Amino acid sequence: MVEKLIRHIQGIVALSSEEIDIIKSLVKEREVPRKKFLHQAGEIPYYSAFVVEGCLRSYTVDRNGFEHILQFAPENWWISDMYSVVKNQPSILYIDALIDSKVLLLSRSCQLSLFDSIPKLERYFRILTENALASSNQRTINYLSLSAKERYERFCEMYPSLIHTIPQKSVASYIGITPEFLSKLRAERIKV
Amino acid sequence: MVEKLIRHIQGIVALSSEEIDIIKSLVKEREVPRKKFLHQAGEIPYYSAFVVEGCLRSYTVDRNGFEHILQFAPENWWISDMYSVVKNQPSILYIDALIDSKVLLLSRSCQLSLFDSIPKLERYFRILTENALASSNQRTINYLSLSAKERYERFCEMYPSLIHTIPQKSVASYIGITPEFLSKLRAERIKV
DNA sequence: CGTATTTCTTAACTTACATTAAGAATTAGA
DNA sequence: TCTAATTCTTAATGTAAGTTAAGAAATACG
Repeated sequence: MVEKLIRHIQGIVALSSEEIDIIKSLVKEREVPRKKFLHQAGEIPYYSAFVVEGCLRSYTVDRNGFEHILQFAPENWWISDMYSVVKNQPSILYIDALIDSKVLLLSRSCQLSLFDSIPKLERYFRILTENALASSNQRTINYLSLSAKERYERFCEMYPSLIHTIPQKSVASYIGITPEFLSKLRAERIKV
Repeated sequence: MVEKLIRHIQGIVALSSEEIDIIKSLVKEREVPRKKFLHQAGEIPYYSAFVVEGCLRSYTVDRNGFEHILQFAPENWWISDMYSVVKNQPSILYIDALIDSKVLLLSRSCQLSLFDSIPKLERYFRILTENALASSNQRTINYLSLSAKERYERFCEMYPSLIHTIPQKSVASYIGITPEFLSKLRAERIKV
């Protein structure tokens, strides 16, 4: 399992075998069955999770009980509550598994000590965070400038594999519309 | 001018005087008068800018000619087009000055070489990028779960100083509504 | 395999926000 | 200081997307 993470890191920075051993010793394996939580709102999140197998998601629940999905994390993605980790505040995010999944957990304190012992890992995470920020900015721009229909089309282009993996209502929750309205958009699309 | 940047960096990581000299040698001073561009859509952006004085913003223009503001950068903030820098693609963002401003420019290639010569700077930017991602995620959640009125109230809480510095229409553009509707919300608010 | 649960669709009705337009207030800068 | 340009407000009208509800389809799982 850890090999998958090591390969992912090596795709960005080279590691010696001693460094690989250090990483292996600090990371914990964990299974997350479908619908089980890795993390719940209100807790202070200590971990980032690397998805080895399956797919997780992070989301909030608003005062009316509606879920709003912030992130999907398929294989080879990291997922965490960056806001809580950075501000050291209780989380408003839930993280759970959409399908039976396996993850590797890295606590924030281990991560910070890794940055000291293996500076290349600070580079690895710096690059990942830059990419995540670029994507997040793009999502904000889409929100500000596109209609619901256009956001759906972008989603289909960007995550073609997810379309067939996750329920429609999760797509709706990610692009910020109701499942009923998404259903309507899809019906129109087929008609034309 | 550069002293302001050095102080900002030292607020996060300690620097030796040799390191300070290296940074000083790589950074370029530049004035950006009100309404002048630092960067335009279509160009490949080579620089990140640190705002020493004034206030810049980044924004897109949609096909109907409407502006959508991605970021405000008051004093002591960095601004860049992370998407283009990371993906190395032509930008869809414009960056200009809201008021007469002074900035320090750091090219991506200088930044990357600084990461090798002064690893502490990789930490500095890793931390800034984590913070920016946390804020961006929060903004996405606000978008998904709050009404226009609530988003305006959050904006007032988060950027109290900007409210009096920038035009209303820029606030509207940032929170994703028309200036007319913001005007209406404000009128209702005063009434109650 | 069959039942319960979840998800998806359709349709009538509602609402939050956009559009258009025109005048008032503010600000820029010659 | 004066005029032009920009920004802000108000109000009538339009529409994209939400709400409610009820049945159909798909999926989970005992």
